[in-house]
Amino acid sequence: MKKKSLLNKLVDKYESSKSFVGKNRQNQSFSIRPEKIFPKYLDDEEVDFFAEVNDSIKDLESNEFISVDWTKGCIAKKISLNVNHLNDVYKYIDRQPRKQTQEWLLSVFDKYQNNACELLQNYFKVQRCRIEENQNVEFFNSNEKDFEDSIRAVDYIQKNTTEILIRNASLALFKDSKRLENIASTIEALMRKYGDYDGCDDILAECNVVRTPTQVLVKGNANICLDTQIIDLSKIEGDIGFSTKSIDDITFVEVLGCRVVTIENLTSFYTYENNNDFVIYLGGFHNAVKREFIKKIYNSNPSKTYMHFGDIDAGGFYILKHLRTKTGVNFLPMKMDIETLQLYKDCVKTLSTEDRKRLEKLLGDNEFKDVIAYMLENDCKLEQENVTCLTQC
DNA sequence: GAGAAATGGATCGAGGGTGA
DNA sequence: TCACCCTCGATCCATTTCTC
Repeated sequence: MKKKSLLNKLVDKYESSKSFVGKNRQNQSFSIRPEKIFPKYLDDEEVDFFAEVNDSIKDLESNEFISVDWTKGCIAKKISLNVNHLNDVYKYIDRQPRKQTQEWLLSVFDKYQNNACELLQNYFKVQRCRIEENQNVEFFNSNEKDFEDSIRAVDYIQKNTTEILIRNASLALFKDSKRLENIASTIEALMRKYGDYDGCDDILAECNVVRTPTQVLVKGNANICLDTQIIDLSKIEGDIGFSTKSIDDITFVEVLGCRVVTIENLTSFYTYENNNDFVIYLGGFHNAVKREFIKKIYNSNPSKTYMHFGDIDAGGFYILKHLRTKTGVNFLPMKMDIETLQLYKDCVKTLSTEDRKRLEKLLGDNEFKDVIAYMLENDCKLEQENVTCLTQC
C-alpha cells in the first residue's frame, strides 16, 4: 500500500510535467521527500512506522523503480522516479498510463467526429487542444463507458426532432431504460457549456426528451379546431390541456380577442384573469411541441398582438428572447418593466451573485437595458406570481 | 559557486457536482 | 435548495537545473 502510494505520487508528478508532454527545455527529475507522503516518517516515536516505510523504499529501490538519497542515519532524504522503468512502474501500480487514456479519448473523438452534431464538433475541437496541452478532458471522469455513452447521448439528443420520453430514448440508445437518466447531469453540463442554452432549466426537455409527455394548457377567448370538431374555449370557465398527439391534430386556432398571451408559471396561468385574451401556459422553457403550437396560432392569426408574461429576472428575459427567436413571432413583454418592479416593491427578492452575472450578460440588449440597470442598481427581482394581472385589451 | 532560466508547489478563488 | 467537497486555473514564490 505504501509502495503504491509513493509510486502513484511520483507518477502524478511525471504525468503533469513538461517532460511528459515533451516540451521541457531542461532535464528533469521527479522526486519527493517521504515525509510529504508519510508525515509520521520523521516522528521519533513512530519507530515501527519508520522501519516499515524504509523497507518499502528499499524494496522499490531494488526493483529499480526509484533511486534514493540516503543520509548516514539511513533516512531517505529524497526519492526519485526512475523514468527508464516507467512501464514496469505502471504495471506494478496497476495504473493506465495517461498517454494511453489520451489516445483512447482521441480515438473516440475520431470515431464520432464526421457525423457528430455541431455542438460535439466544437467540444471535440476544444478537447483536442486540451490534450495537446496535457490538460484533463472536460466531462471525462476516468470512466470510459460513461464518457462514450455521454457522447452518444448528446449526439442523439441534439439530432432529435420529435418528442420522446427519456426512458424510451434510453432504450433506443442503450437498451436500458434508466441509463440516460444516470448520465443526464453530465450530458446537460456538456450541452450547457458547448450549446446555446442560457436560461434554460431543463435542457433535455428543450430538446424534446421529456420525463412526462408535454401538455399545453390554454384558456380564454378562442375557437380550436381539432380534426373536425370545434372547441369554443370562451364557453369553458377553466382551462383545457392538449397532449402532443392532440396538438398534432389541431388544424387551426381562431383567436377571437385581440391578444395572445403566453405565461411562464403555472400559478400565474391559473390566476390570470384572461378577460378577452387567449392564454397559453408555457411551463418555463418551451420545447418544440409548444413552439409548433404557437406557430400554428400565429399562422391563423398573424394580425393579433402577442405578449409574454414572465418573471422579472434573467431567466424571464432569456425565455422571452428564446421564444421570439424560436417561433419567429415578435412577443412583447407584459409587466416585465420598471413600473411593475416599483408597484410591487414590497414583494421583490434580492439578487444572487449568479442573477447578477446573468443580468449583466443581458445588459447589452437595448430593449431591456433600462429595467436590468434598475434591477442591478436596486438589487431586486420579482417573481410573476406576485403580480396580479388584470389587463384589458 | 553565482546568476539566470525553467519548472514545480502552495495557495486562493471560481465553478461545478453531489448528497442531505 | 443549500452546504460541502473537489477540480481547475491563475498567481506568486521556492526549488532545481543549466551555463559560465
